[in-house]
Amino acid sequence: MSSENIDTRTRILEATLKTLEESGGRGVRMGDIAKATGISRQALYLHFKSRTELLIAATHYRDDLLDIEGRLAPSRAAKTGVERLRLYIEFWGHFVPEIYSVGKALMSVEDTDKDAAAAWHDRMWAMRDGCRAVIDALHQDGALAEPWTRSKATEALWTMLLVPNWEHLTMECGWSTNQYIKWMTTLAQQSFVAREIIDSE
Amino acid sequence: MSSENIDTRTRILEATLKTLEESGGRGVRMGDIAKATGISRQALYLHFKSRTELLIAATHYRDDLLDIEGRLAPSRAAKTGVERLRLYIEFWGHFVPEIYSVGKALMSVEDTDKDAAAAWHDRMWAMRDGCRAVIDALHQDGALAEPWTRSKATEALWTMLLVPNWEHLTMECGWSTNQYIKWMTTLAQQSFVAREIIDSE
DNA sequence: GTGTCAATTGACACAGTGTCAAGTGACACG
DNA sequence: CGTGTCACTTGACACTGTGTCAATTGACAC
Repeated sequence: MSSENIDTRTRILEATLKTLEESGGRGVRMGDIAKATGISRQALYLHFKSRTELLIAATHYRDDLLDIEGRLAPSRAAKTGVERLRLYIEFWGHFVPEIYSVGKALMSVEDTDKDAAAAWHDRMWAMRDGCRAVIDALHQDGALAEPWTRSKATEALWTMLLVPNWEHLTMECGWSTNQYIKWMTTLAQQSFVAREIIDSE
Repeated sequence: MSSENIDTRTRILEATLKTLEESGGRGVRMGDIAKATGISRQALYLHFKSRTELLIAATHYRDDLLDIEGRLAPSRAAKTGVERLRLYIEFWGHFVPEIYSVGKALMSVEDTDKDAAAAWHDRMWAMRDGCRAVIDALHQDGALAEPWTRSKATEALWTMLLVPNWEHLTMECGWSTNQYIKWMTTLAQQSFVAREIIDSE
């Protein structure tokens, strides 16, 4: 682990992200990444034991660059549950486009690769934690709409925010990030916030 | 195209569906299908020019067995837009589980195979037509909620009903078909039906 | 000048798809 | 009875992409 070593590793990760972004996370081979890094395909295996491990490392690398904690701060500091919901969806709406390509690459080997499935699953459960916190905040305010239990509401919000929904609305339907955020926010408020509370805002 | 020929073709399609269902649409190889049919792998290529073509044929074969038109009749016969919305989601909620495995297999080669992508895309656009008809019916009744245009509402409903949402709620969260249908219906009504109309039902 | 270490080259195993050629076995038709 | 046809079989092989291995290079360090 000399500094040379770390440097090449970083260059690989940078090249991986760049290549994935250029291709929308589709059809990127080890040879492509090697070429983009400017090293031989085999050298990739000196740093990462498999394609999946490289993809996972690239995901973590990207996370580190993105200051997730800092971006989550506003929603965590929200004074009401409704505010927290709004800010969380706003965070998510800006976050997804930045992790989409790497995520897509990971998702598309999910079926054949246990490690990739587990890594993606982890991320999705972290997102679920955010959803749970939002729902808990609503519940604390007495603002969780009627038939919902906290766990069912968490699952429902979690589902609404799934990446394929974002993918479909933006890629297939051409919605902007702001349209996405606006609709998801409205939808979530209508679903999860008691009507008295919405009316009184 | 003798009757012998058709018979084997049918046996292949049956075996394909069975195999896909058993594996949830994941990791099914040509060899597996051949074995399940009781013929050699190469014989598959006498009937279908590629794996993708077989998957597509299996999708159509399944469609023919499922009487889609008959099942859609109730929603098409609905007297009001709200009724049509409800019945369409009910149709869809029962339909998805029956096409899920084949659909999954098709979706998972979508990224690498143009034909598979096109075939899946077609199905999704057929479903979109259903969504558009629902939204049009609401609009006709003057029941489409305020900020929505017909095309944006169609896209939104279309997205809500996407297969990955069903997959996530049932497979990951353990929801039943009825829970799925109930929630989707409520969600869609809250989103797309003007509040006066909901209140007056 | 010797050792170390990252990286290179080239060969190869493996899985899965798809192709090809030669052969088999049943059935039909003259 | 013999001949042709047709579905299917067997076995070999090309191709792509991942992952492994062994031998080699070239730089820097002591």
